[in-house]
This record gives sequence, C-alpha cells and structure tokens, in this order.
Amino acid sequence: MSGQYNFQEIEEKWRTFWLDQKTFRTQGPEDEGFDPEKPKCYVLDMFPYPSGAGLHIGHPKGYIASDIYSRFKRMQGFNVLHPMGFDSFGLPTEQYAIEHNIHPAIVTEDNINAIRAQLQFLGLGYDWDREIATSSEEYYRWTQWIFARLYASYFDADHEWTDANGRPIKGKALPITKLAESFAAGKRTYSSEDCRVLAGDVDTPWNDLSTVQQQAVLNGYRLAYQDEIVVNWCPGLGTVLANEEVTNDGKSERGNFPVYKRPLKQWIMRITAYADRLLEDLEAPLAQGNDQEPFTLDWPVAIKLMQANWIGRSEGAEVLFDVLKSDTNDVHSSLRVYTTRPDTLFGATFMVLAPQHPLVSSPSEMYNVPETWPAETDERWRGNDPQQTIRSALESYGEQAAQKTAADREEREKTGVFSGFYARNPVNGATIPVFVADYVSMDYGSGAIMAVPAHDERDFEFAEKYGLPIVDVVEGGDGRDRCYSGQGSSINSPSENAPSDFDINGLATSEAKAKITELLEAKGLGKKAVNYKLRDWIFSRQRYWGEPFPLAAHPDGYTVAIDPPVVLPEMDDFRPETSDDPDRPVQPPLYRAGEAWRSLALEDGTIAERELNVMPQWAGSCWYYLRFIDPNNDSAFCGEHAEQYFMPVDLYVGGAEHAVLHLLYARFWHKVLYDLGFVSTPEPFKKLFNQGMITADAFQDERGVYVDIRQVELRDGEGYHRESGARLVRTAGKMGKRYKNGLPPEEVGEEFGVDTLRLYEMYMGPLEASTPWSMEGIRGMQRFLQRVWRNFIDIEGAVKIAGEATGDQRKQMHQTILRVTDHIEHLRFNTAIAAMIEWNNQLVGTDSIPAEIAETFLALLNPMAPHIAEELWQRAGWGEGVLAHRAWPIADEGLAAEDTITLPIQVNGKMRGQIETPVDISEEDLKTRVLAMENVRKFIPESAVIKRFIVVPGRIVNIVVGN
RNA sequence: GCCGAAGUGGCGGAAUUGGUAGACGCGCUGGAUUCAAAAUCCAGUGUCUUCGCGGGCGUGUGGGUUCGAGUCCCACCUUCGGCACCA
Repeated sequence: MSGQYNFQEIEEKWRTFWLDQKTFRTQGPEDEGFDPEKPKCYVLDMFPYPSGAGLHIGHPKGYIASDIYSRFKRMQGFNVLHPMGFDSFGLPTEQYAIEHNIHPAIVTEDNINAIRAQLQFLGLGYDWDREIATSSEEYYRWTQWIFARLYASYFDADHEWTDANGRPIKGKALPITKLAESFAAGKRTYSSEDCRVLAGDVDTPWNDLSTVQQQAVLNGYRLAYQDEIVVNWCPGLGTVLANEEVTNDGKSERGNFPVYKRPLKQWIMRITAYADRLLEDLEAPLAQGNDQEPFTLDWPVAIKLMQANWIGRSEGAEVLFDVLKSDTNDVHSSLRVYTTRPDTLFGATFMVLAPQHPLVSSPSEMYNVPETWPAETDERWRGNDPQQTIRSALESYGEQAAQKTAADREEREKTGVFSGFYARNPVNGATIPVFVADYVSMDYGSGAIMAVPAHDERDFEFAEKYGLPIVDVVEGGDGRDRCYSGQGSSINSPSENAPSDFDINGLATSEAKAKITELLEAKGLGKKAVNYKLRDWIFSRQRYWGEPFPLAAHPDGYTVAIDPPVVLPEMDDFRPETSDDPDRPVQPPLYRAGEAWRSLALEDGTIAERELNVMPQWAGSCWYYLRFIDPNNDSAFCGEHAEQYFMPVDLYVGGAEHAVLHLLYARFWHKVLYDLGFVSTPEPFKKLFNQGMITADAFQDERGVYVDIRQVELRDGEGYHRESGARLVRTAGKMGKRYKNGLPPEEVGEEFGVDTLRLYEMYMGPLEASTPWSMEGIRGMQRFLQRVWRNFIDIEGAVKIAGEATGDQRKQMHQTILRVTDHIEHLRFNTAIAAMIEWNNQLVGTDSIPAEIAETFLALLNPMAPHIAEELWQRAGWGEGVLAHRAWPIADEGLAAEDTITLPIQVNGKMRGQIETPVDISEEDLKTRVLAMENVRKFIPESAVIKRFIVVPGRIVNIVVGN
C-alpha cells in the first residue's frame, strides 16, 4: 500500500536528488550568485584517511552531528560551507597498502571511492564540488608551497607588533632574506650559535662568507631547518617519528613497533619559536582582520589544558656553576642549569648530569672524567661493579640507561654514578659532587640540574640512597615531611657560619626567587629563564607515500629550494626498508626512484641531489581547511577574498585523539601564514567540539575467538551464538574490525533506514559522551519515524494535513520550537530529538494535522531526519526539495496575554496545589488569589506570618511561612 | 604522584543552569487486535507502605549555605580521560 513508510525508496530518491541538484553547493565570494549580505558559517569535520576497512557505524557520529548543524544553519539563512575530503597521504594509508600488497595510489583511489559512497549514503549534505585529497598533485603542490614559505622564513623573537585589534604581540615570522640583508648591512652580529657554525671565521663580514657558510648560518634560523639530532627511530616502520607519535611505553602509535633514540640528520620545524603564542592564544582575544569583533577559542577545557601541558611553559632561572677539573680543582668550565626554584640554591648539595651530557660522555671536547676514582670515593657511588674503572663505569651506566624503555623507568628507582669531579655552588662556594643519573634527561633544560634534596622529591630519594647531605633552606608545610617541595620562607640562605652576598633569609618563596635571580644577574652568574617541554617538530619521514620536499642538496653542501610542484615519482616498489636492528642505516624509498629523478640540474648547470625524505602525514591536514575555501584555485593555495570571507572555521568537529598532534601543528602553520600575511585570522578553529566514541560490546566464544556481532543473539542481556546456541562472553569496549562488532552503515541503513540511524546515533546520549551501541535501542527511533509517517499519511496513502491548530497546539508548537532551536544550537541533539518525539506523540491519533503544525514539525525534523522530512514536505504539496533552504521557524515573541498558564504552589517546600492564571497577572493579584485558595490556607496556621512570597515566572509559586 | 571530567531507576540518559527529580527511548508487566505470531495501539513501571486515597524515603558518602540543592561550598569515596623522573 502506498500508505507504508518505505524508507528505502524515499531515501534513495532524495539522496539522488541532492547530488543531482547540487543542493549543498556553496557560493564563495568569487562565484556567480554570491550574496555578500548573507552571514557565513563554516562547519568542518576532521577529514578521514581513506582506510580500506571503510566506515563502520561508530565513525559517522561526528559527521551526522555537523550535518545537522549545517542544515540547521542553512535554514536559518547562513551561507554554510560544509566540505569533505580525504587525508590520503601518510602512514595509515601506506601501512594499509603494504599489508595488502597494493600500491598506495590504487589503495587511495579505491578507498576514497568507497568512503565517499558511504558518506553520501548517509545523506550528509556536503558540497562535493569542493572535495580534496591531500595526495593529489593539485593539492600537495600547495603543501609544498607552504613548506617553502616556512623554509624561507625565520622567527624574529624580538619583533614587536600589534594585530588588527591593537593587541601587542611579541615575535613574528619574517622572510629570511630580511635576516640576510641585516647581516649584510652589518646591523646584526653573529650569535654564539652562529659562531659555533662559522668556527674559525667569526670575524669575517657576512658578504665575505662563502655561500656554504652563509647558508649554514641561515639554516640555524629557518622555521624549517636541517639538523642532526637524537630522534625517535622506528626500524619496524623504517622511519623516524615525532615525539607526539610515540606512545608512553616507547612504541610507535602506528603499528606498535619499538622506537629507539638515535642521532640522525632530519628536517625539523621550529615550532618551539611559537610556544608562547600557541599558549597565549588559547585564551586571548583574537583578531579577525575584517572589521569584525575579536573572538576567543571556544574549545573544550580539557583540550586547552592538554595543549598547555604539552607546551609545558615554566618560569625560573638559569644559574652558572663552575665545574672543577678533577685533578687540580681549577675551574674547568661553566655549567648552566635551569631551575624553577632559584630560592633553594643554598640547599644545592650536589649536581646531576644526564648520561649523554658532554662533560661525561666521550668523545667530547668538554670531557672531564678522571682516569681513576678519586680517593675515598664511596663504594655506593661507583656503579654496579665497584671494581670497574670510573670511565668504564660511566660508559656502561650510559649504555644501560639508553637501553631502558619507558616501562623500566616506571619503577623510578634512582640510580647514578659519581662523575669523579666537583662543582662550586655560586652562592656559598661549597664544593659539591657531580653525579650522572638517568633521572635527568638531556632534552630538557641543559641536561644538568642542581640537586636540592631537602625540597625536591627526586633529589631527596637520590640523596638518601647515596648518603648525600640534605640541607633545609625553606621553612613551611607541617614540618613532618623530610622533603618539602611547597612554598615557605627561606632559611639557612646563607647559614650563620657561612656568610654570603646572596642573603635571602626570611623572604617568602616568590620574593626569594626574584631577589636571588636579581643578585645572580648582577654578578653575571645567572638570569631569569623560561623553559618549555615542547620540542621542535621532526618533519621528515623515510617513506614513499608523502609530499616530497621542494628541496635539493647543492654539491657544495647546502640546500637549495626548488619551485613546487615536486611530483612524487611513480614507483612500483614503494616499500620502506624496515629491520629489527635499530643501528642498521636505511635509505628512503625515493632513493630507488633512479638517478634521473634524484639528480636535478640547477639554473647554473650544477647537478643537485633531490631531498629523498618525504613529509609526515600531518603536513596535508595542517592547512586543508584553507583549501576547502577555494579548492580549485591554481594560482594560490587559497584566494584572499575567499579566505577573509570564510575564516575562521566556526565549528570544527572531530575526535579528541587529535588534542595535541594535528591541532597543535595546524595552529602553528596557521600562525606562520598569519605572520607572513597570507591569512587574516591568528587561529584557524573558533569552536572545537569533540564527539564521543560509539562503543560496542564484543562477544567471544569459549576459545576466546571474537564472534561476528551478526551471529550473536541476545536473550536477557546474555549473548548466545545464533547457530550453535553456545553462550558467549560479553565485553564492553571499542568498536572495530578486530572485535567484529562494527557494522557498516549501509547494513543498518538498509534495514532500519538512514534517517533512523542518524536519529539513533544522535539520540544515544550527549554528543561529547561515549555511549554503547545497541540494536535494541534503534527500534525506538524507527517507531518514532513510523509514527511521524502515520501522523501525516493515512492508510490509503493520502496526506492527512488539514484544519487549524488549537490554542493548546500552538502553545506546544511555541515551546517545541524554542527547545529544538536551543538544543541544536548547543549541539545537544539527544534532547532536541526527545522534544520532537514528545511533540509527535501528542499528535498521535488525530485524523488530520493542522497545516501550521505540520509545516513547523517538518522544518524542525529536517536537519535530523532530512529524507522523510523532504518527502512529507513534497507530499503535502509545498514544493520539491526546498526544505533545505527554507527558513527555520521562529517562535512567536511570546504567548498572547489572554493565554493561561498553570502554576504549582509550594508552601514551605511542600506542593500544596495548582492555580490557573492569565499570563499577564500582576504579582499582587496572584498573591491575593493564591492566599484565598482553600487548600493553600489550610497549610498556613492562624498564628503564622508569611515570611516570603516568591513567584518564579512561568514556574512556581513559593510561599514560606514561619512564626 | 600531578592535572582534568564525571557519579541520577533494571539500562541509555533528561532536568530550561537554584524551583514539581527521573523528560524521551530501551527493557519489563498487563490489556486490545490476531486462529497464532510479528507489527501496531492503550495502560502501568524509582523505592517502601497502603485494597485504595494517601504517606515516608530517594540524585556516590558525610557535613554546610538557602524558604528551596541532582545543581552552589567543604571533606571523603569511586570511575573514566590526559601527563608523568620536565628540574
């Protein structure tokens, strides 16, 4: 019968209609028909990588949410940009290609086609004309172009400027040519780092330096630079990884292979230059650059905190300690340490160096370890084997420390070896022993610390174990802790029998810090300092499936920039060289691209060697939101007008797993582009929303083998095998291919309907929460839509819309519009849908739905269940496919004065009755009427006085009586 | 250890941000329809007490503020997420 709700037919019809009509095509400023008066709204999803497994029902949760929001905004009259694309370069895609032995180019194309079809099946209103893939040449030539901008820029930390709103900002990316010019003009002198690079030629003027020397100096400033540093080398993947890509237990985030620390020459992004601005702009008012109000980041607090922790800014001081020669006790060198507690300097009774520190690891010009143990060296200080010589003890300790995995360090048992030499405490002249211990790491601060056992838990443990003196210099706490790390007032600084110029006795911690730093600075023994946990971003990968660098190596030994595009050569053998041996050197796959590709003739005929590394998977996703704005521009990464019109992204929806990686990298690139004048906002994503995961129960048989969710039958909450009837073990957790508990959306969509699936995913709970999938619950949403259908279409298939709404129906309509609007605006779709269900239930059983009600109902339902809403709209004779652009209903200003409302009455906290009153009754009249009511009076004793009479408008009358 | 978020029926979760706790859905119980089942519809469903009307108790635990607390404050317990020898 035509009266049936045939969702498959309806959904197919509208899915096709939207694609054919390009219903969701968005006009940019350069397009015909663009309306500059319309406000814009940019709604972005974190784009997927084209996984071969395709999407399961857990994936689209965020996409459905952003689609509802986009459709809602569109109906409200916004020019909505809602695009989709694919993050197709990088490790995930390449690993899939390797595992399935298919070329990544083919994998990418096939998987993109499959996932696009899935997204379209879900009725998501994307502008498919803006689709991008990060691995397409049209796209990655601009990724290379942006890299080239980073390569050709440096960060001037002292440059002071103001943004469009007059906010002062310190530090800015500037073209590297400016730096070279100021060197050439003699306006800039060589820094100590420059001198190290220039070795013997520190007095040579810039213009007399060789190109090699000039380039070596500039490399030290570029935002994308090359350096040999200790990196995370993952032989199992055959590539280095960023710190962010290594898990806590020392494994690769992709593939879970062991990761080793090895020194290798890499391309690196100077993200640390932006540490302060990346931190500040999490909270600061941000310029929009187009005469609009500044905005602040509307991000989940947790994500902001994670970013702040990752950047890890801390304030303190650098202090210089004299290191003494082991034999003569003359000054050997000056050792710089970083501390957040300079006020505890008088309590520094020993020092600790990281095992890789140049003072204690040979070969090094700094090496200061004596041949033999100094006389009377404590047995405990000599390492595992007291018979070893000091140098071999230190060497074996270093090796042992290098082998330690993160799991070993969990134990935190402090170990260390005496270095054989001493240092001098600058404030009291005390000679203190220097130890080597792996609780100090080379990559934070200077790889050396002053140890204050009385006020630092770690130093305390170490001192206890090795019998080192503990001197209290801060008074505070409850006095019972032997190690107090809190604030207090300084004592013994200096102590009675050891006078000193650095007296801070009696000062509170913060003042003591300030004063001693000042005193140290005056004597050239230290200064204020800031430290960050954030490390520079290692940017090269020894892989095939990524953006080639637009660079080549000049035979003289410096790098030259090549104009993009640098096309990734087609290679059948794309596999990386992997191994189990962390010390085996490997060549990147592009080495095998052949001589013809590898070498390149420069303008002057010199033959340069192309860079063989490729960029990491994050490169493409660092700026894709900009390309969506102007995806077909072949003269710029993004047109200026389009960028100014659409940026920033108003709503960015994605998983919390990108809290630091992608979001930090993208913010960094965006800030560089902002400094260089290519984009108009200092931050790319105004509002960020992390949708929760959909979890699922997994079922295992008695052998522990996962059973496909389709084979599981549920009875009384227990799982049973559909065929064998065997009882299965049920565990809650992630949805995924390996647990066999993820269904493809098509399967659910075909059985229950896409609208049902959409509603159900949004109805399961708050969008940000992780909630379990259950097939039992989805029926409820199907019933809802079937009831909607029956309310509008009778058994014969005729539309049941007629008549006028009653006053009560209008009141309900008014309330429902308010609720649904509010809930969608705040992304609380579960409650929005509940309101729709509630309203629909009120309409059940009526022979005809008033037109006014029907129209509003369908408009409200449309963002959430668009197929059925469009179909009913059309059948009601109100047009074809226009619902997506129809104005969102606006609730009336308020109820009419003559309308009545019912207020509950409470006396001393107890409900005592109800009163029906006109909406516009005055409080006096209401009071008189309430107090006249029989069932209210009987709860107010004769002797009592009315202490308060409170009316919460529209809510409740509250009477408080007392004696 | 440090930082953060959260604890509400049998279950997922509402509660307009201090105003009738448990919306809506699932499940369950009873009924209608049916030869029967599915589907659908109607009624009920926090808990104790009562034949019933009604009443008592109820938002992790213990205190507090308030006429009024799931919501605010203090302490504790539990769970989840992040960081982790960061000097």
